[in-house]
Amino acid sequence: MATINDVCKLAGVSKATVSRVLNNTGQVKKSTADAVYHAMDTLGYKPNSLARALATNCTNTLGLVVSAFEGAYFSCLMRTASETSAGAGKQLLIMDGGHSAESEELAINSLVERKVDAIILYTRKMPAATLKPLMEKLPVPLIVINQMVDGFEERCICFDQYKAACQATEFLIAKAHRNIACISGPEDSVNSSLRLQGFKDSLATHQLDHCGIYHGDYYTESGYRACQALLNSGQSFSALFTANDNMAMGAIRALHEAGIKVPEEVSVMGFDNDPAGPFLIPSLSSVMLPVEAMAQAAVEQTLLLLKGEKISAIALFSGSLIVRESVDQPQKPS
Amino acid sequence: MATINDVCKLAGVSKATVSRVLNNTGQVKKSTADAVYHAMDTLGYKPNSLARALATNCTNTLGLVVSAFEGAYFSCLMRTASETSAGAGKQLLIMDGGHSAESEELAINSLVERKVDAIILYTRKMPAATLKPLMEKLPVPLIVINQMVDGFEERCICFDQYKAACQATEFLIAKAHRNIACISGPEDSVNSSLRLQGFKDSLATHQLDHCGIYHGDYYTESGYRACQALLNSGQSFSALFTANDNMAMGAIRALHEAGIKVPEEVSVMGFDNDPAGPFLIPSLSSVMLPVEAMAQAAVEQTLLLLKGEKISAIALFSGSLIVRESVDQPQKPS
DNA sequence: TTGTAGGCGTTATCAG
DNA sequence: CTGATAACGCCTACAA
Repeated sequence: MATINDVCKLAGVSKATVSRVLNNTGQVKKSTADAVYHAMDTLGYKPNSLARALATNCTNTLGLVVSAFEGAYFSCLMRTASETSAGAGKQLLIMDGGHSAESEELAINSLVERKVDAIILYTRKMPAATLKPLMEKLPVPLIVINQMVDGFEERCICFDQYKAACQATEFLIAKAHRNIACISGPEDSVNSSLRLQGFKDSLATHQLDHCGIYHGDYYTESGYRACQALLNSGQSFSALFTANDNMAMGAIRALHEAGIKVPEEVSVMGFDNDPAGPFLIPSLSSVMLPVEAMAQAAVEQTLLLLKGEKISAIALFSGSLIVRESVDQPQKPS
Repeated sequence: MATINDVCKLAGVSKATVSRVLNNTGQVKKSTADAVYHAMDTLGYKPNSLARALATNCTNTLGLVVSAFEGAYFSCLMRTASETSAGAGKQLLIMDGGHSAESEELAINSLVERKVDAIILYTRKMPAATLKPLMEKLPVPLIVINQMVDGFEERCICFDQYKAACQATEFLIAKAHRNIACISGPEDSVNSSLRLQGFKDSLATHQLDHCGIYHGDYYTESGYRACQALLNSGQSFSALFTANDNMAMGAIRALHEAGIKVPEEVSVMGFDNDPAGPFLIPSLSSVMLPVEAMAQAAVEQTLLLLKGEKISAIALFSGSLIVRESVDQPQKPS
């Protein structure tokens, strides 16, 4: 690999000059600049990013911590973040944050050691209390998706999970459902708790009680099992609210195997608006989260921060109800 | 951030010594080593990976190029590769190879500039002829998933797409289907061509002709549209072979909307064994690809290569048929 | 067993 | 406009 020194010699100038034309910094006579350019491409010279990073203390790399590589939700997050940062000349280093607050922190530290310029954390498990000191002490800026931290509002990108869950539940109630069960996410997940709370509060508003709450882990299989448990409990219900589309799919399968028709006998409401939703049979009603917009906002906010521009807090993102076949009115009023 | 110099001073030794205890290289008296360790953690010292990489010419980073962030297939690939390399102390830098040979090469070059130690390319579009010179000229080893390159067999991880497609088709034929249509992948995709060829050859072996071949892009929507086109063509068929599970889902939805029952009137065979398969209604028959094993093999082979150990070619991976509800015998023999 | 000094490839600060 | 020269933080002969 040709280095800057090789270019120097061939062009008959000093390293400083080569560096100048390389970075368009300072004045260089056109003729010498041309000589340098010429030397560069006869040698096929590419600047060594490591050396450059060492000298400038900037790697042009952003770190992203996700909770999983699985699922349309994170795929979209990763793709958008990757594209957005690539568009700004930054690489994206993606790490799995695993299933606990500890592993999320581990991923962050690993990114810090890799000298990324900033870290975007999609957190599922870190409470604001843990996050705050981290944001204060970390040698690089930390931008958080999915959790609001006092005093760092402009570094937090959040979705109004609670309101969205309310919307979905209200919709079921508006459809005249009175017996609604729920398959929620992990009990220690931030999102999941908010969605569950929205569900509960909406029911309470209408003086309704739930017909059972079961917890899954966001994977399809867990929705399937949870629904089986629900069915075995003997509780009767005409609608089911699930904390994501995958679990909804599992639940629908369990209902199908139990000979229960969706939506005729039981309506099912998903969450996340998985791209598979419209193609399922029945197609799945869900809540659309603007994942793309959020990912993009996160990266752009990060870039601004890095540029030293002053940034302001971003408004809570909100979802919208996507009505499809899986939700209908109950056949017989209960 | 504390540097090696700070550690020197606090421990009262030279940089060389600190470096030695840091890397367990050379002999160091226990007492001084202890002093160094002590200094290191009172300072919270972390070696600067950039400086180290610059000095050693080794970044402990592997590059992975995938064709998309979407879908269970690539999620699994990314996760497994990430975990396997992390287990060996290497970071994984993931890049999107996009939808053309050119963009795949772009991704590779970007990784080269990032000074990764080796690159694993999952290729969809690069023919062996393009790959070979690349493998010869690249300054870092290139390991390829999904394409065999003469003379570099030990750097290629392949799945027997052709045989798997044959198996799937044979299965449909064995189930007494005689009128089989196909929704294939992109025409310029390596995988896709092999799958399609397997399909055609299997039919030919049984003196059958296909009932239409349509091309999708591996996304659900395209399967849906392709199936609609197929239906509009007026061709009658009792079975449908699709090049992946997503498109199978789309096709099933299209059939459903046309009032055609799966599998009673039309059987559908998928490919990839997407984790959603067992939960669909009807559950989806498919071909399981050992993605995890392949990803692991790719990373391990890469690590061996990096260690300078001699490696030998890896046998073709093969799939296995997963029989579920979506395939049955045709109701009325045609 | 330990220290010195040079090098990895850039950038950046001075003079000139 | 251009050229020395000192960082950046670490590794590694070579000496001692």
